[in-house]
Amino acid sequence: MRFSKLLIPTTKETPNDATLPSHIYLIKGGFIQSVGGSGLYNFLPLGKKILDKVRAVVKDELDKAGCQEVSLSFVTPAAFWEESGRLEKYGKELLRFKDRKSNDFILGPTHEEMMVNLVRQTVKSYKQLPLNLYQINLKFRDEIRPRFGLMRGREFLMKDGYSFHASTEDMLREFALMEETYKKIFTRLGLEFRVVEADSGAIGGSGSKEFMVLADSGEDTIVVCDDCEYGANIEAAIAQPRIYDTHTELKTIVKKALYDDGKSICVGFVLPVDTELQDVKACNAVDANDLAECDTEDKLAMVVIEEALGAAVDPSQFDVQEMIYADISSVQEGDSCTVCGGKLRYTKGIEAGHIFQLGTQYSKPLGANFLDENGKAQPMVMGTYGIGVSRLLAAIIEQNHDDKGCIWTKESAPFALQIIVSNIKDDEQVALGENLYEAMLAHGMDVLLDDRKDRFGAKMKDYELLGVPHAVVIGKNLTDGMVEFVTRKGMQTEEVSVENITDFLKKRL
RNA sequence: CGGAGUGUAGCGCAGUCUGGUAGCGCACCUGGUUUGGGACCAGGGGGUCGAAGGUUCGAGUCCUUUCACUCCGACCA
Repeated sequence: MRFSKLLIPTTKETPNDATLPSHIYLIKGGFIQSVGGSGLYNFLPLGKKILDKVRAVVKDELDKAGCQEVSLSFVTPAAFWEESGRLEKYGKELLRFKDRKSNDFILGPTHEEMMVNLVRQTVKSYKQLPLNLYQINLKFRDEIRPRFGLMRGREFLMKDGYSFHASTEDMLREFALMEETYKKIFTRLGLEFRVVEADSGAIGGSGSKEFMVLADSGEDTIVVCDDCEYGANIEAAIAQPRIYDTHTELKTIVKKALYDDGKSICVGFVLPVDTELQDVKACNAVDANDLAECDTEDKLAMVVIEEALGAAVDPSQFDVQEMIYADISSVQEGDSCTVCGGKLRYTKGIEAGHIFQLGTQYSKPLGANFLDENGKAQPMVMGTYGIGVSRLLAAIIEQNHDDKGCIWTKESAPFALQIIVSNIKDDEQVALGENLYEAMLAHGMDVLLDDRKDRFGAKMKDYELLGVPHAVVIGKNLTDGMVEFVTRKGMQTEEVSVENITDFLKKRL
């Protein structure tokens, strides 16, 4: 492509609301454009191209693993969500609206219901299982506070996959296959990531793992072990219990646990003073939908004691109907790993993928049954697998940038090579640029030729901002028969003679 | 939803206190000069000042209402 023909509106100025490198550079580089509404973005040609490349990697690996792509209707009849019980539970992130006939619809934030519906209509026998269907489509979540550009938009591109099995064993096999497949995807995209144990959240289910792209700007705190592979989201992390005795100072944190139909109870969480209450663990311990601050001095209906305290706490001191022990405190840095005993530490990650063992949580209420070998109806056992595709663009930049701009990884780069003609008035430079451009195109390389009338400085700034992995600068040294080969990462340059440059490029790229 | 703030040209902002012809930088258009680190000169186009109502001879500016967005805290790929 020729730069002069492309819509790449790069800017010198930084948008004032952008704080993350990915947000700043994606806007400045003209990859995306804010739509003005919060959390909504247009993808401009370059951004769309990268999105397609990332999407292609995801699709390629999934298809190789035997998954099948479908495309579900974006607008979803609310009836499906009533059936699964999530219409109530999902909350305000779910965008609801009516059509002209006053029928209720939602914009899908995730598509378990739709996919189960698709399958229950078409799959009746164990002979048709297992099945792994996915789509790479727009999702909409009416986020309370969208921010960070593509990182947390309201509309976003997500790959969501769903697998259906005749047995739990087979689902676990597929779950492991998807973990391996996801590793291949993230590796191909050039990302440094960690697979961690996670809480299942609103999607539900038993086991779940998150794929965390490691970056300081990540919104999630993850606990990792330096000595082994153990990693977990702080929400789900476990450590070897600390030792406490009866002298341990305790604190009680009171929260209101919220349940379906607006029910709530006041719960006291008892833990050592030097530890933190982990809200998600606490929420799970009392099987609640959510925890809120207790506004009144309600009587405690329940007490949950950190299980590590064990005999160190005297249960008779609490005057309540119900008392349980559970792991409710946050793992702290320096705690010991349950796998190998090594020291645990915190790091930050961007959640880019999440895989769940769903079981029959959706197939049962939605009646997705199959007939087994004995002709008996059974609910299908399900897994669900997500990748935030548009978020990956942001994650790639969070992990690969410098103070000048983006540095795209090989598989995500908008172009493999950028040819920069530094003085467009110099006929010799222009001629070489054109020749090289044609030669590389003929060689099947995706090349960007910067043939604009701008000066050298402006072109280099744009090159650095756009972050194409390599460039050839045709400039002053052409009088000595030399051009420069530039590697964006580190901005290293190598002098190459004009005679050799074509072969050089073929070899290096 | 709680707290803080901002709405003026495509983007970034000044002007609001103290009412009196709507401005600056970037970007854009025309002509010329320039070409190794976001050039320069000259000329030019572009605005219901977020919206509605009010006060006033006169409102971007004062008053009332409203909407939107941003930032800090609780949800999520």
